[in-house]
Amino acid sequence: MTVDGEQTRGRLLAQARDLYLSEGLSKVSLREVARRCRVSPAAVYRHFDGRDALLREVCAQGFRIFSSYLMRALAAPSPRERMLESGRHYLAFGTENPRDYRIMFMAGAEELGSVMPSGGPEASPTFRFLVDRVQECMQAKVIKKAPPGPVAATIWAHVHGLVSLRLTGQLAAIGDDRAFARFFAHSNERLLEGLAA
Amino acid sequence: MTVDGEQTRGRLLAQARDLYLSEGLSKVSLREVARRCRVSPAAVYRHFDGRDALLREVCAQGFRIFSSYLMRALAAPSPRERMLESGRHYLAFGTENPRDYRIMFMAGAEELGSVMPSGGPEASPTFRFLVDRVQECMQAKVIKKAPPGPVAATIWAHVHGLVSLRLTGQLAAIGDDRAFARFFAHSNERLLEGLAA
DNA sequence: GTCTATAGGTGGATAGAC
DNA sequence: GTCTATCCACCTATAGAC
Repeated sequence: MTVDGEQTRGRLLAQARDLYLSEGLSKVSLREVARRCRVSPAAVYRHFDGRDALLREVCAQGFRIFSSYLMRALAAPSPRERMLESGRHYLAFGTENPRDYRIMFMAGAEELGSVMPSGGPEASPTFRFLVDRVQECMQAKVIKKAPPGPVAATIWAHVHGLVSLRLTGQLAAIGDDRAFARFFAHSNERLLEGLAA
Repeated sequence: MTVDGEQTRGRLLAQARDLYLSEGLSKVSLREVARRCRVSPAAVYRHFDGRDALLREVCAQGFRIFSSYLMRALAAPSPRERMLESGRHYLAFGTENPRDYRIMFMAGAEELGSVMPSGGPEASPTFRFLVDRVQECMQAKVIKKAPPGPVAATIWAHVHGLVSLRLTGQLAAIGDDRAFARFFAHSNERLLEGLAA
């Protein structure tokens, strides 16, 4: 691989990602990406195995970004704060990267075709991360002791429900993003207190 | 319109709905629907204004079905039971009509293009229905008095989160549909009790 | 590594005969 | 109301020259 080759590959990836972010995954075609990079459609095959391979790399970036959001929550000083911070950053990821959020958490097997890197059952890193936060909170007696899996599922469903209904526009009545973030935080704290009793 | 014309229209609609249920909205093409009805692609235009108009009618059925599920909950005798029954039927709709659920609650503006019948902000019948249940529960002192809108949003987010994560396969670890329904009911009751305190 | 040329597929929509 | 014939757009992918 020459230096030029790597650069073209990077440009293809960047343009594909741009196109995906602005128009959606279905609009990302080899031809359009090639057009934007001013190369022929055939040239793309020198760098990727085909359209699906290109899309896989485009989506993989989303997973890395998500991971970086969640990790920030670990800086908080207490289990309870780490849990609430996780929610805050989860929401931030969703509102700042709606396209990625959709692909990762709102898309089904069919739309994804061959894009998803996911493994078998309970390979979900999100769920495992959350189970850790729940166990931490139980040890610190922030929430009542119980099987951590179902409790984590309840918490995840709550935050995912808020984020996804927001992204589809169905909670527009709550107001702008700032107002929604306040409501989101309040709703989370209320749920956490409910789990303590 | 002759009787034969109506019959063909009905067959087109039925085949389009079948195709949609088995393969997804994106696979519903005029040509394929025509093929299945053994008419020419051009014939479809005698009955519908084009592909989008056909899809709109296909999706409209989903909304009617959803409405029928929710209405069943009103037969329950108390506000608390009506609320919990609403959740049960909401889950039932989602698991029994996953395609429709996706279109109605998990799809964004782009995928839908021109399919959605939705109006402006807070035209959501689901939300209004739920606000009614919440107000009822507050009057009966089943949950603490508070602005009903945000409380309804919290409850909706919770049930939608559970249903949608289930549909995307991300809560597969909980078990089969029966096990999930039990967990769902338990999670709802816990949330409701949290809102009482 | 990039190109041109091409094969072969999907689809929506329309004109005009019957 | 239905047909055939057509036009146009879009796409993935490959072969072979340079």
